[in-house]
Amino acid sequence: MTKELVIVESPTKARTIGRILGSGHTVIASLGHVRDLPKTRIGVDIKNDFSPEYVIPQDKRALVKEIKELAQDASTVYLATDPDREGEAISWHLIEAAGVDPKIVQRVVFHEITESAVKEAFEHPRALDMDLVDAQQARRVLDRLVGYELSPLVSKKLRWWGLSAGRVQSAALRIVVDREREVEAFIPVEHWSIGALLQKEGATGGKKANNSFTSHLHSKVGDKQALNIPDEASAKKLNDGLEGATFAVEKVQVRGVKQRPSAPFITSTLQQEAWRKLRYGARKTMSVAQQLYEGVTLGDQGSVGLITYMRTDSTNVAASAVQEARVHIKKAFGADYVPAQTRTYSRKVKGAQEAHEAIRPSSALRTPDRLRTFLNAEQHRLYDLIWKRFVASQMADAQVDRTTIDIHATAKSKQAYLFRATGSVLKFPGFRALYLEGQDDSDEDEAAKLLPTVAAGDALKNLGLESKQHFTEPPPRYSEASLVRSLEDKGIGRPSTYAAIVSTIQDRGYVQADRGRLTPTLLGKVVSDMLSSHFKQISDLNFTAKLEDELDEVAQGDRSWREMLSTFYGLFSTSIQEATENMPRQDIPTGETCELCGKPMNLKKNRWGSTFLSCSGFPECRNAKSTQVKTGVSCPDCGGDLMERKAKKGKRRSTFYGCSNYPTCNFAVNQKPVPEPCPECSGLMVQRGRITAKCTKCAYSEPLGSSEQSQGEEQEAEAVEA
DNA sequence: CAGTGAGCGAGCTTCCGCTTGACTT
Repeated sequence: MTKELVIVESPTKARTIGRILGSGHTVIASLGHVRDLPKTRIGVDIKNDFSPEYVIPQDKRALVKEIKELAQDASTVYLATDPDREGEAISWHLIEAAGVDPKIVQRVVFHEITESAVKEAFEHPRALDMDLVDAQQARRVLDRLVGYELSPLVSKKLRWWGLSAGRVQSAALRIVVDREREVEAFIPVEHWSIGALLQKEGATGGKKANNSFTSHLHSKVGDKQALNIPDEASAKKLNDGLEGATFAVEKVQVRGVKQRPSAPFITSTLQQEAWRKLRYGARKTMSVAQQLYEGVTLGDQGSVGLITYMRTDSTNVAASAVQEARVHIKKAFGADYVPAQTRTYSRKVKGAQEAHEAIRPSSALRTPDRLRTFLNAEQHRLYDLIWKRFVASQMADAQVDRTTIDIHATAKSKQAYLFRATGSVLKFPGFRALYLEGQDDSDEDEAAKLLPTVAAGDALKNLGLESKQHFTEPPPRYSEASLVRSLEDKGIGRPSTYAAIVSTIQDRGYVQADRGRLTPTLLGKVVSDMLSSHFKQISDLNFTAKLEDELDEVAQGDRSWREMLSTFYGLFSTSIQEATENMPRQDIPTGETCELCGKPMNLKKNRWGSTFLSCSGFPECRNAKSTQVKTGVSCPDCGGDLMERKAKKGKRRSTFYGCSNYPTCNFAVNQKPVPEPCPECSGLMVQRGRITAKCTKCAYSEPLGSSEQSQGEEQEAEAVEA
């Protein structure tokens, strides 16, 4: 009997679909695209109406052959690739590459892999949507033209081989460079605050008692504007004037506030939260999530996929999963924690294609606790995060009472001041009993504090005034995760590429991560500026959003993809030509001067791929120095500077720290040295792991200095365990 | 696991987006 052939993209999906459809169907995975433009040449015949040249990559030949053979024996070939632009194109490439008879082809689409959704989809197949395929071809060809024409130009002008540029990576780079410029231009502004520790008159207990509370000077009574205290002198003047002032409660305002849970994870929010709570980079998060998706052997049940697909931009969730969550919530927390209505989340991400569900546990009933023995530590932590986020997303609102106490302080001079205290009380935890989203920026959260009960007219006792100095802070540098969020906001990149984008700009040497904070390198700044000044069209951060609108027109059948490309390329090729002729060749200045001839030193790359400083007077002056990064720590043997260095040998060129006086002194250590010497033997201390420092001479070790850690702006909100 | 590095100076990568294993030093 002839079988029906079903083609999906992922092997895990193939397994599940196979189970749902039963025998009579052969389900096979395409493993993504099976055809693409050739890697080694541009592969687009520009003069011939942008005709693409498609090839089947070596590692896909066998698969295509297998599909071809299966299709020859099949009565029907169902193309069940993902329901988006790329999925439609994968299907089309498949039948083209495998030479499948179009008469037996059917296209089916489903947005969730549940029995009902899949069966429903197979009852309503349709034909391939060539308009959608054409939109993908336009996207693919445009990216190829931009990437393969821009990259060599940048490389040539900077005399630096192997540089790259592209619609997406160059936008990501620009975002990082723009932020750095903001940080560089930022001038901190000083301001002061004055706090008063207060207590109800007649109450017992001193400063430490929990019936005391802190309030802050807000304004002069009668003034609408908050008081600005620019410097120490004015703070002291106010402080002195308030000595001996009388305090009384003017007004107490209590406002009931509802808090709603966050939407279940999509790729970008999972990457953000895994960074905030687990300090996993984008790559690591995706690879652990992939393991959970592909399945883990659970004792008796064999291999089970624990989460839904992890590359998604949709917060939609299958109705059956919501019901399961509600069952679990009722059992674990009680009926109060189950909202009357199921929650739906419809936050649309710009350019979202919504081909999959949100990232959720495949069953809410598989609690993290029950899986503990089957998962390794990383898998368990990430599963725990995904599970809690999803279950919480179906729980009741939290209810919080926000209290504001306005206090009048009357100074001896008779001047009246307004002090204000804020606090909040959790009346009903709701979803907060299980999960609370982490935060990027730590604005001092006064609102979390508990306030004692006071009423208007109550006289207050002043337990002490305190003035404090503050400075405004520059915007924080991006982490991989916050960069991904920014890209997503602008519709740049896709869930499957976020992790790769943040890797690419680092691999190219455009951006460096310092304790997770992305900082552009000299090279990165020069490349980015070069693109901004000569390729306005491409370097506009709205370019992708505009492109998506045009691709939509193609997908709707309102515009031809070749005409769209031709319009784009007209402008683009003019810029390329203009830049090729007029853009000057450029060096990468380092700001350092040659000590031999006084000319500026430039950054260059040698044939090993590592960078060095070269005198701009070359070849007259052959001075060259290595780009060493000082650690700021002295060599324990000779007092020279310890420098960060990279080993030449081996593929993963490991980092170590060696003396600047090499080869005279060949002191070296692998761990990063810390400035403070050992308190026991005054030997050199190095970092061991992330939080401890140990001595290289004796056995002494201690927690890493607090000065190291105070830089991380990202604080975690504490998740309350159920 | 331990040792790791000092002299480099224009050639053939490079794009984005969809998916997993395939490799050994």
